[in-house]
Amino acid sequence: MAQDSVKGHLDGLLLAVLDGAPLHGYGIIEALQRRSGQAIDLPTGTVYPALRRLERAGWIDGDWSVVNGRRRRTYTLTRSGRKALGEERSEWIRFSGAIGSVLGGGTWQT
Amino acid sequence: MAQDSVKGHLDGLLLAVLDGAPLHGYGIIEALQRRSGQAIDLPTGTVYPALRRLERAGWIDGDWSVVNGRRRRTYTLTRSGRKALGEERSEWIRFSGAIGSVLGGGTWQT
DNA sequence: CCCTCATACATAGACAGACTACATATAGAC
DNA sequence: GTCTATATGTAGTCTGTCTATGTATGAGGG
Repeated sequence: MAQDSVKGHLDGLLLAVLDGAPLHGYGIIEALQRRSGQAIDLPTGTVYPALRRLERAGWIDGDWSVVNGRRRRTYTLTRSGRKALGEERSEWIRFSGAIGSVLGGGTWQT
Repeated sequence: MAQDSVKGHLDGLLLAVLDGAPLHGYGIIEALQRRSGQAIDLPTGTVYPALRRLERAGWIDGDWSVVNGRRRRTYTLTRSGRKALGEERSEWIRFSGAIGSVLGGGTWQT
């Protein structure tokens, strides 16, 4: 999946993987693959700009470090980021409930 | 909701409401409101072009009629439309499962 | 009779989101 | 010395949905 796919829920996904443990961009991509059972595989061109956007929004904090000679930018969820994550979660409940009620429910006739 | 919202699942929604009973555009909008408990309220500028697209794709058939002096275009799901609906449904299962597993699951800490 | 609201369809243009393709750089394995 | 994995990033494009607008009829109120 995730060719053309996260469709409006990218921010929530990124905030969710940062909830609990800080991570750097590359690690976030791997964490998303793991957590979704390989279903979600985001390209770097999607993730890195999104992280900068979230940082500008004040939802995550980024800090440079060097590990094994490679520079990393490790992101941590801020307080307002945690709040935003809560909103993303309830937004997802509402959204998936609505779509599900139409796609799954209704005049169901196998 | 559905200000900026159906995000890639519009086709599935339209096919789903046409599954079982043929409907015209205006009726589809109302059916979506009903089925979703008012959560989904699509503007006509979103629905009508989408219906034409689905028709071009061969997923629905449109027929003009006149009811109470007003012309209507009533759409019916075709066989290949029913197949497409099936794919949209399983695509939704996979998609919502993946997003849900990341957003909801994982390191959950209230 | 006129105005407004509900019904009904439709197009043009704007906008946002995520993608593809590309660019850069180090470390370790072969 | 070349390839793969790690790691970050930008530019430009593309698609999909929205906003704004336009047309037209019927019913009901004033």
